[in-house]
Amino acid sequence: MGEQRIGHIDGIAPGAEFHRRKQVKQANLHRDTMRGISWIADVDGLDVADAIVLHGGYDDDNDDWTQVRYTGASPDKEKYKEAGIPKLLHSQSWTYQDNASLKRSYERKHPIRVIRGWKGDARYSPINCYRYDGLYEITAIRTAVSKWPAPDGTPIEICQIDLERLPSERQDPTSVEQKIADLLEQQEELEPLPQEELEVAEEEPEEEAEDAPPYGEKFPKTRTQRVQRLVRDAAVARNVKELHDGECQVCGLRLLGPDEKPYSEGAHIRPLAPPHSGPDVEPNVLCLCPNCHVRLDIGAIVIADDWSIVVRAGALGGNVLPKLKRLKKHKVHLDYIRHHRKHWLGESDPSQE
DNA sequence: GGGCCCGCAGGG
DNA sequence: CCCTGCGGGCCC
Repeated sequence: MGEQRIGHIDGIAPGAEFHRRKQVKQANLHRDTMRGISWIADVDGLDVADAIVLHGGYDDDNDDWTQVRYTGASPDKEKYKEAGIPKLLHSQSWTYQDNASLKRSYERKHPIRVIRGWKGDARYSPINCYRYDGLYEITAIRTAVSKWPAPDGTPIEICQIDLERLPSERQDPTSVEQKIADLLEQQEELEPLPQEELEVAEEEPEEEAEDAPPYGEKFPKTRTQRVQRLVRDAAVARNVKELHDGECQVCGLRLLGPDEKPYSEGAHIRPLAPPHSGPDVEPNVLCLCPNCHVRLDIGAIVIADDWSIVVRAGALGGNVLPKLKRLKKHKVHLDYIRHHRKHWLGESDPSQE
């Protein structure tokens, strides 16, 4: 189909979501529909890895968003499943094609596209789909001993790969301007966003750069960022808002516009901006009415570990539910709730007893 | 959420 | 052809 390449795929910004592996492949993000590791021939014909999928995988994996520890591949016949998670019968080898390609990407300092699937770490997984999370570089490779020995007790060596997310300024796709415009059009065709939402999406990154030049002066860069934010909001926040059908998870209000469509906002529990630097992922986003969005952002409400809503200030005349409304399909992660609570209550947290 | 069982879509 | 794999959707 399309052209396979190392690095960004033109027109696909980090945050873009795809329903199934087939669509990930069709977007040229990953060559395969089942393997974790994707590889292509480099200029000299030798294979290098260009993408990986984080989708549950092995027990030795670890995901901390910016830092990822990945386990190499093994032939099927050398593994078995226990509690749904693959366990190895034999040590892995750096000569196995998938692992060798990762090693070569490390040596050549090639970036790796990271795609997270719905079976991955609950803190970062999208809802029933796959998300392109941008470029990572391999910072280290090593042969490690797996936490899980073989059934007969012999230790198993694995190919371990450490990756680190490239800084955000290197995540901007240097794509053709026209393709960005096309993507923008596609997104708006799917569901036209209200003007307010566009403005909100643009305001957030500008908070840090107070004396930023006027919009027109840095047109290409700003334009790219704008598309990225659009794609992210279009995918992550929209998923959450749709699942809740616009109903506020804190007060239960379902605000309707004149068009009979519910209006709600995707609120980040752990803010995106530094120093918080929370991830823009579904488990970190709540569907809130504008009022409760502000209440969350200014710490007028915090949420306890049992999901009960603690009103701290300024709630006269405003009702809140006893507990945060949650859905089976939208799993909010406690890590973000705790981060928010700790930020507003400090170390001495009475609700954590 | 785990287990099962039937897969497709490469690539040798 | 045949083999393989960080699927997928169903069941409960």
